[in-house]
Amino acid sequence: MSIRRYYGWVSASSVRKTCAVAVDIVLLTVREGALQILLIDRGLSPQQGWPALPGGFVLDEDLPDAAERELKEETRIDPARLHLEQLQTYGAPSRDPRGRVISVAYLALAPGLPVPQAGTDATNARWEHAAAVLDGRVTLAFDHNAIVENGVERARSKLEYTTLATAFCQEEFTISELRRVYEIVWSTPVDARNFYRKVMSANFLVQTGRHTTRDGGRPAALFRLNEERASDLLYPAMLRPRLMPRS
Amino acid sequence: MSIRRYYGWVSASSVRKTCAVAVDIVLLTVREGALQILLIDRGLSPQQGWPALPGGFVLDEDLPDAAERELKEETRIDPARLHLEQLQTYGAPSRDPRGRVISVAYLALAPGLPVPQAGTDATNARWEHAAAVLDGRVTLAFDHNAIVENGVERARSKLEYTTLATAFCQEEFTISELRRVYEIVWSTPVDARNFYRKVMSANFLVQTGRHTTRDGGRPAALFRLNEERASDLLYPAMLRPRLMPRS
DNA sequence: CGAATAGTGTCTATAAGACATTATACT
DNA sequence: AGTATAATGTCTTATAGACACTATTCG
Repeated sequence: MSIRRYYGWVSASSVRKTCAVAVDIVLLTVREGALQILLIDRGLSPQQGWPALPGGFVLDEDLPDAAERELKEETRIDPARLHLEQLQTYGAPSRDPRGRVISVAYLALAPGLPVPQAGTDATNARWEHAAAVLDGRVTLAFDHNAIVENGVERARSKLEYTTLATAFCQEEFTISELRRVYEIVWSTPVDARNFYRKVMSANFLVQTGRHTTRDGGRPAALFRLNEERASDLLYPAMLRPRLMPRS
Repeated sequence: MSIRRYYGWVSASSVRKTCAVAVDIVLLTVREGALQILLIDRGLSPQQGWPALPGGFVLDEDLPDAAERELKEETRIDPARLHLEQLQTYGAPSRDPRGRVISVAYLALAPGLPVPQAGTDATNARWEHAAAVLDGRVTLAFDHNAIVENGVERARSKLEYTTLATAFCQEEFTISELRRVYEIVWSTPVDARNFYRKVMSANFLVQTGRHTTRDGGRPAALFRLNEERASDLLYPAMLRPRLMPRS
């Protein structure tokens, strides 16, 4: 019990604790009208055969680089149009049966993606409905269910006050498509007319001039994210409907 | 380059990377009418003599426990009335000159505290104005300036939509004292009368029945946090004044 | 034409923000 | 009385939310 001085391990390396450090990625996308999450099936013990989050150990690289590398290795997903942000770090001593593993969780958002190809390591990657993980119909390895809960809640709340919903859309999108992202991620209906007015007044989209009829009906104007405002907070925020505003 | 399978290191431990894992704590308090942060002076190389965040290496314990233990060891601060939440994890390979150190940063908030006693390791701990760290008048060791920036911004934004401001107050406090917390943390004036109305309608305080005249003038009612709502989101939120609402 | 979706307008309730006024202590 | 702070009230403007209506395509 002599590890007193901060960073004092040059002369006290006997008590310095060392851990394996991993990244785990909650990759969310909106596909087939639902919020879906990328899962892999664990090929090795422990928890062999269980579904889990993609991820792996950190090499001699920065943490976000490790997350991108693992995604690419396991699913061949192109990290170019990928929003990536750090979620939380999980380090309970008992979270991995083999010993101390610190896991830095990342949240990744992507526009609708196809079924992932097997990665270079032939891991079986697939899309699963996020709802199935959240309500326990699908049980993941380790503490990954809790990580998913955290990630989905982060995505839900960031739709309120950032431009993050556009990360689920293609480069160009209609207001309706953006609204459907909100509805699907929040799993609550959103009034199309009020949404239109609010998203316009929040002023973070720019019109491309093009139109599309891919959703049927009257041609819809196509928009893209105003990159200059991409990191701004939305004002006013797009608050999700709150049940029982005040008790 | 054969670390392919996730958690596959039982049979491939030769490529498994291991890191030192530390916690660093951004402990904020409101003292003497200012937002202040707890700093220590590094006693050992590297960066000997530089101010830094309190913290240290993680032992065989969970991460929040490590943060509490380090705070207690270095400053004898009682973690009882302490809000502690995880901030972010910093893991750039070059952030520590001696090698790979992953640091899990924590944000701690406490009501006004006295000058810290030297801890068991005789580290010189002291309060510094957070503003001096933010604007670069005080340069910290490693990447600690960036961590402080992150921590202060987290505190500022959480005052908006959570009950966190009460973590800076004593058990019982007046509306004016709570308002002064908002003003100091946001460093912006807040209209006393509108604040009063909003905090009442947000409905997260309970009146204790007692009154105080410690601030002079008419006796003020004392309140405490309604514990049942402590983890709720504030509705409506206490938004800080935004300059230039919309460009 | 009807069906479908895009986009605009209108009304009401609530909340934000500016600011006046009254209340109750202390010296 | 005078001063200081607490607490309440009033008015204006902005935003949220409900919902009617018009516009433009397709088949």
